[in-house]
Amino acid sequence: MNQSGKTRVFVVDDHPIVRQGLSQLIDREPDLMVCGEAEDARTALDAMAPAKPDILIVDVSLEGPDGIELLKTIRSRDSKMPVLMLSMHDESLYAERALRAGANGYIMKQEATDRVLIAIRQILGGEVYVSDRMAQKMMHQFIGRSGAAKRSTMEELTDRELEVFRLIGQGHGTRQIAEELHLSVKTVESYHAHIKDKLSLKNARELVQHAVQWVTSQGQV
Amino acid sequence: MNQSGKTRVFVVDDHPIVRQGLSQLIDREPDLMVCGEAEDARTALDAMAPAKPDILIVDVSLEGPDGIELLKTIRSRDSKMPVLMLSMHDESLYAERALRAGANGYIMKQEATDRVLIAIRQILGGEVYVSDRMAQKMMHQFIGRSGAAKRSTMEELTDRELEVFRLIGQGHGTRQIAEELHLSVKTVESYHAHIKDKLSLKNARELVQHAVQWVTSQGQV
DNA sequence: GACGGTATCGGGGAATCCCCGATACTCTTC
DNA sequence: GAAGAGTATCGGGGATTCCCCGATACCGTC
Repeated sequence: MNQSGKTRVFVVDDHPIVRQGLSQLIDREPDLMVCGEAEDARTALDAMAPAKPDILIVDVSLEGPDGIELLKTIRSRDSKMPVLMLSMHDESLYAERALRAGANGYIMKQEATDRVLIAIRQILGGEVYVSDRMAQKMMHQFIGRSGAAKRSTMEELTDRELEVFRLIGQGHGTRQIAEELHLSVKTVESYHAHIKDKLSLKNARELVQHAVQWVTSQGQV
Repeated sequence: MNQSGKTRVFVVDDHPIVRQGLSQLIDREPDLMVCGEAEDARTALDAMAPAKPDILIVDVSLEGPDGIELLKTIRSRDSKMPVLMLSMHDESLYAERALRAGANGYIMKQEATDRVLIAIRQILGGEVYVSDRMAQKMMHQFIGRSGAAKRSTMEELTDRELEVFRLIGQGHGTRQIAEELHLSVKTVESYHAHIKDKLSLKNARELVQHAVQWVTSQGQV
């Protein structure tokens, strides 16, 4: 821990109100404190080191590079930093990706505030946190079809592909996405093609159509 | 106001963490206090009356009936209750609907927390609150057509343009549309450009995005 | 019969789409 | 531990679309 004896929590979320809520919640605890905040991936990477956090709370859907991407970058630098992923959707789609990318826990904003504290403590204790419902869901998937089985098309998408898919659904252009993710236009085009292929769409319009519908259904616009 | 002299705020949001953030933010102000919370429309309608709020903050995307529905119900009972709509969407799509349904303001979760306080005070002062960017956008489409019958942007579209718009929203490509309507590709491109212009969209992706959202909202897919 | 709105089409350069790749790196797997 | 599968990244190049400039023709109104 540190001098003050408190566990230091660093929060990454693009909604100031949510950061406010988490800060208040955490600082109210005698053994926890917020040591810093960030609203996007880049800011987080800069501000994290000096803040010396013991645990991170990261929202999955950030502007630009998303939470999963941030998590991967963090993992490449510090393989042991505990990370709790926060999300507004319950899609096991994201939970699975987050855990696969090395998250120590996944929790939804719909959950009661005390669950966040439970998750933090559970992760600090070396365990992995997921909601009961999520755990149940993932078990089912695991046991349901051990070997080869049909993943729900959407799940066939790579993390990177899903990220691009989301940005397309938000109406961003190819060049714009390339800049936001610091990639070559060619690379974005490549993901574009892969997505179109995996979702069996016959042209770019259909791709945008499905992306918009998915993003809207996720309430991410 | 009331005995305590504080303005009473009632919060409706399905994310406990967001409610926590708003509560903390509001209770910190000397002249404001949270008089109650709810996580969905039904709970809100039950808990509201006894809480005697001076203003409501309502999230647009709730479980079950959404914030707009709730707002309409509230308006049918109390036409003067000040309501600030809160959303994670920045699309004027929702802002317009909210204001049309009788909201006194619309603010996004991406905005700084102090903007929420500004919005509350502005609404209590009898004004309408929208973000500068949003206001700018709405001004554009309002001033474009003189005050009297401010056609809902959508209505500015020509029959032919609307037809193309619908097909775009259904994921059809330019060439495909040209064939379906027995037109030259150039003509379809022309409508495409006119639509983009009339709806103040900055690229083709945004056009498709709006077309898909419109078509979906019309249940025409 | 001048004017504004609509419908239709074109030229031409920039951007994209969409097919072919390639390289590198990380896993699993045998 | 070598081979293979999967992922991430980028390029070439032609077809298509995007997006800015037009143009012509029709049809109303005033």
